[in-house]
Amino acid sequence: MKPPRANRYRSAWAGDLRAESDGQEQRVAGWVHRRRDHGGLIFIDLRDRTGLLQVVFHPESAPEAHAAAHALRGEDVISVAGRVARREEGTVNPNLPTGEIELKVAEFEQLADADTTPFQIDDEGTVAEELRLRYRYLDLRRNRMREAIELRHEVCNAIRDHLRADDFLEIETPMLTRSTPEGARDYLVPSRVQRGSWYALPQSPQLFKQLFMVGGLERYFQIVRCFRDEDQRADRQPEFTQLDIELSFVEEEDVFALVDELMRSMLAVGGVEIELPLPRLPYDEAILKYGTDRPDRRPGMEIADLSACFAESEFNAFAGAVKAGGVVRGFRARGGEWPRRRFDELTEKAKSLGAKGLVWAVVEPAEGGGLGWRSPVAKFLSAEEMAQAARELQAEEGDVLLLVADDAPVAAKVLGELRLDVAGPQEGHDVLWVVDFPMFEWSEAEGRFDPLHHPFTAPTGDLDGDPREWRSRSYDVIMDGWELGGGSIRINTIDVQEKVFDAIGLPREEAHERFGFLLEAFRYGAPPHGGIAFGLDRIVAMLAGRESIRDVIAFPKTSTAQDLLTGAPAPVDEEQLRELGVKVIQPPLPPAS
RNA sequence: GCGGGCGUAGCUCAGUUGGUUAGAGCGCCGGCCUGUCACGCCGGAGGUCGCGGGUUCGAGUCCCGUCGCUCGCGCCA
Repeated sequence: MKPPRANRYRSAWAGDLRAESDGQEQRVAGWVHRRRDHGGLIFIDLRDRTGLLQVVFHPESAPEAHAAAHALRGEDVISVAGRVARREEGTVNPNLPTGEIELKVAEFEQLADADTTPFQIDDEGTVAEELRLRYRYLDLRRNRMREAIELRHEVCNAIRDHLRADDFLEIETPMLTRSTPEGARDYLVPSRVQRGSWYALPQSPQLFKQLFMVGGLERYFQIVRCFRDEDQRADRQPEFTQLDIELSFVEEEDVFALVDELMRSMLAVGGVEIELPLPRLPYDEAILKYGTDRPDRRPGMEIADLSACFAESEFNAFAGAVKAGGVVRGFRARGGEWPRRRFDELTEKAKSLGAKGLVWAVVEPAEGGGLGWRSPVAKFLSAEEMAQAARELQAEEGDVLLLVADDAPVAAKVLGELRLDVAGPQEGHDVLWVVDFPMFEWSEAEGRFDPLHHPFTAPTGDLDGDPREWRSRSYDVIMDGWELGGGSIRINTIDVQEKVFDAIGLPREEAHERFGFLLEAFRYGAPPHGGIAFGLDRIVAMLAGRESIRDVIAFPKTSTAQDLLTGAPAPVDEEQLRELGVKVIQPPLPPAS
């Protein structure tokens, strides 16, 4: 780091001092990381943001400082001045960047006293996340958290540098807004002056960025907080950060070209190099081969459709599924030790995911030559069926086959999950586009067609024909099985927008009530436009190698959306509620023990 | 809303078939120690076994409920 402005507290960063400073008088400040009190000599590892520096208290040369240093304890805040000196031979610490030198203390000042911390400030072992969140300011002192926060900062810098060089404007959008139709539950804020009316915190700046395009700003981006009131996951928080981008007069290829380069810039911050252009995988192929629209291609083991092999089979679980309009699909895993218990576990998992069952087989030489199966269902299958399936899956002797017969969506989901389970942890990275999404998907729960992306996504296909045949001009960026970003070319005319509202069954009146301002804007000349939004937390977590985005957010919430540090959410004064005209009907539960 | 895992000292954990006074390492406190660097040595304090109920002669251990954290399903178009 650049040297600090010298003041009464410090003249140098502790962790940045090196052998070149030998002989200099310097002052450093920070926390007592560790103390080694020899009765005579006292060694303190002093920690600031830049790292550790050993400071030495000699009883003879600085008796007052030495006496005071006896009382120092971990995490006390101190400032010390003295001469930087090369360490004598044999006392160099090769594990520390500052290990060739030390500071011989002449002056000492204790700036603050610290209680014993609830957990130790080091990188040894694990600490319960509950404690880390309750005392996040202590967690932030640890290298692991500081590194994540620094990386996040660097990723944001790379984004701003890249997009600024590409003539994008960073523009802010409102936080108190009208509910935008992201489909998730909104966080609501009651209005005091418009009693009975509510703001919503934005789920994304979607409509505002489209209005920027109507407003002629052409190229916009924003690193922006978004809010969704849904249940949490390792990669989902109630408030999270998006990198939001929108451009005018563009088609898909323009967005791909921009984002390919941007991805390269962002990932380079984490030392990940990618080849461009990023590969593009059609949605249908992703679902077939990987069972998901956010595939991780690293393990290989692609899923293949075997319906044709088994359509006429004697084995009813297979043939019946095909006759009922379903499919038989499967994939091949490399052989190795597969205890019976493993197959039972996978079968359990398949069932819990909605499959009727799981067929497994170990490929082995057949009696009459070729490949056969060792499998509980082998007796129901012909040699030809087994051999053909093995060929389709490109199986070799000793390989394991896992097959599911079911409706296509169930088979895809189950096999997609099993594939990842069997694959285990992977090396390297896989970044790609998934493209050519259908416009709608059948919702079993709702009993209707739901848009796969938001309703401002431009459709393609015969817009006067069956909406189920429409495709959408949308695209997702996937990395290692995580959805990092998604976007689309948008609708920019009223007639198309209304056709889409019709198709999703949104009544015209309601559409105008909620989005009339957008449709109105379209009346005044909306350019063709499109864009994308990235989950910044996910990108940083990926680059930092963290399992959860909580580890790259300074003050995250728990899986029940609580902030353990501040205690939010919390009840408010009756007076505040009265002013807002809000009444709490359901009282809070009794306090937890 | 549903399912899995975890909950014992400040922290990380062990705790046998239900059986004596619940242990270890680290940390903390006190003492000693002039080249350590995860300093060392000696001594010490520290427990609502998450909470509530039940079974039992006896519960950290078994049962029921509940709370918290977490992973996943639903949800997040």
